[in-house]
Amino acid sequence: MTIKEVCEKFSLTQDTLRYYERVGVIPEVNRTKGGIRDYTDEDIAWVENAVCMRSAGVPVEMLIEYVRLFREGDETLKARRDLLVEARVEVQKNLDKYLTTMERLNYKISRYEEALKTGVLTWDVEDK
Amino acid sequence: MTIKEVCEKFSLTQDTLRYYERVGVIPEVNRTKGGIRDYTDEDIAWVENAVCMRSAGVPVEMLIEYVRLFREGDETLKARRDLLVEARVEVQKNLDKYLTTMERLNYKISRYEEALKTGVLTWDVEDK
DNA sequence: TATTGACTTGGAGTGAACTCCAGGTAGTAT
DNA sequence: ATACTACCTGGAGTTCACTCCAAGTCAATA
Repeated sequence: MTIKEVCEKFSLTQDTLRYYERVGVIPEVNRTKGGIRDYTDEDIAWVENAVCMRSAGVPVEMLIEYVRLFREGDETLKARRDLLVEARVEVQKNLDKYLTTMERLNYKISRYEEALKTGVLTWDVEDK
Repeated sequence: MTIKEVCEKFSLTQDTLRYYERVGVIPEVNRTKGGIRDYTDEDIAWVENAVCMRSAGVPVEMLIEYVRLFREGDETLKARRDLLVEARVEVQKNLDKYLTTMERLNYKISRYEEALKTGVLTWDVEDK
């Protein structure tokens, strides 16, 4: 699979894909004899993983560390598990914040809907 | 309330609070005769709102726009509602991504726990 | 009143994560 | 063989959201 196809598949730019490889967010991608990237299923699995993790705010640095450990083999199993658990803690924290914010937004919006119907906007002090 | 107290209350730095005010993420804060910030309950409500929204990734630019509209008065009710709805769409999108990532992390971690017990790590192609 | 420590401003600097660019090569169609 | 397009690299530039700094002011204490 060419870089063009992969970046379309995941809605990334080619620059981002090359950047991920360059810094080690994904391992080095398979190439043709000419040196052109030819993504294997495994390469694509790494990209998919990176995209998923990044979309939840897992830092690039953490993904690099995971790939680094992965390449060291089985003796890093525990270290990788610990890294994933650490990532999960962070993602869960953010998830909680997003839920809180959704509640606030829902409340605010309901107040605005009310105001747009009645012409009266009633606020508690804390609703800005 | 002094800037020190407010930034402790919300775990922000003084620089961040001043920055928020400067760029308009919150309206101008009440001051003493000497020019020192003295946050009223209303100022604090704005800070709380900003912190909540920012923690869910709502862009600074959007908060600035909201404050700008707010100060224009009742004729911007609809515009503010629309802005909040727009923010909610984005937050919900991210929320979904975070949930997806949590599932992936849970799955990966369970695989690692398994591997650490049995000594065997079994991957599908897509689990990296 | 002098010192001390917290506060003020405008503006420059930083870190993370891309994003863009110039100059060059690969591969395909004519 | 030539043109043309897609891809390559190293490195510089950009954006966002802070974060830091220098030089000055305020306010409480000795």
